[in-house]
Amino acid sequence: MADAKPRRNTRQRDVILDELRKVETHPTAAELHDLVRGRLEKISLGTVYRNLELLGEMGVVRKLQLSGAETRFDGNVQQHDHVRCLRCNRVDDVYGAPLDLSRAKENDFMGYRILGHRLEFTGICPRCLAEESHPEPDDNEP
Amino acid sequence: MADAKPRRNTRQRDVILDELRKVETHPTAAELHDLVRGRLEKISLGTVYRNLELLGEMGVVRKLQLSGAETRFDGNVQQHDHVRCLRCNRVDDVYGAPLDLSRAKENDFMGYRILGHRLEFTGICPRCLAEESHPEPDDNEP
DNA sequence: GTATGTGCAAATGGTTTGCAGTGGG
DNA sequence: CCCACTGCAAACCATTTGCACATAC
Repeated sequence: MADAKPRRNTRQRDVILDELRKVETHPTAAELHDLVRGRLEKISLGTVYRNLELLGEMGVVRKLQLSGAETRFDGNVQQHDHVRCLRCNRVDDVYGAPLDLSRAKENDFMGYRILGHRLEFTGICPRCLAEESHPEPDDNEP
Repeated sequence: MADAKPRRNTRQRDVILDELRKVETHPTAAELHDLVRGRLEKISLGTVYRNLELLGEMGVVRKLQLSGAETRFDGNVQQHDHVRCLRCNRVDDVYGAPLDLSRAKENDFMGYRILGHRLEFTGICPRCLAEESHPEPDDNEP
């Protein structure tokens, strides 16, 4: 349909994408800004947001919008889902979730034409489970 | 585990829950505030937020946090998922989505203990599909 | 040369919170 | 009575945007 807009290659855009691809932590824009500043000291947070938006449109980056206030970004655009730890908020990848989409794409739900989905599991990550089993003295959990 | 905190029955809380249960539109806090003001003119938006939070903790209301900026609220706490229309942003319920959770709950993903999930489909709703097929002259869609 | 991209700072918009007063139990 | 709850307004915080300058092409 709509043609892609003209785009210039900027150092900022390159570095943002490169740093995002280096990590597996699904960083927020602010976290990624910190990472990128290691290489481009003067880059602004606004630029990080603008480029993440562009890279998203270009299909090179995925905007996550999981639960929690801030949007997270994923440099891995392969089809996969996520698990979030309810204790420490870490987000990991999940491949091969037991979701049968064939039915969804063929038979529309509620008359909708289904185009995509977002699936997020929630639970407790292995390291938090381990901590739980040998309770440490005087921890600060309200 | 943790005991439920002492809670008072207030008119505001009653009306908020009642109005939320009356609609099937998954309203935002602001939308619900408008609805509730029909009955309690002076109620503040802050009170709506505080009560939705409380009702959520009480398990009587579900906070949705689907894609999009604002949190939506659902008075239906039965297990079900959602579809969002990418055109008009309306949100409908989906029952019996093809997600096999038995496996997820037994075998942990990535060592996680899975406790829940959030599933949102995206697509085009029937009424937007209909509009698409007979394109109206000079509509305002950027 | 020109329009896209950038840095900066101010604006936005959803949500939260501090405070003094209200009212449920 | 006491303390949870309320209205109000200010504070918060992630994200967006206006502007003047820089730079990719």
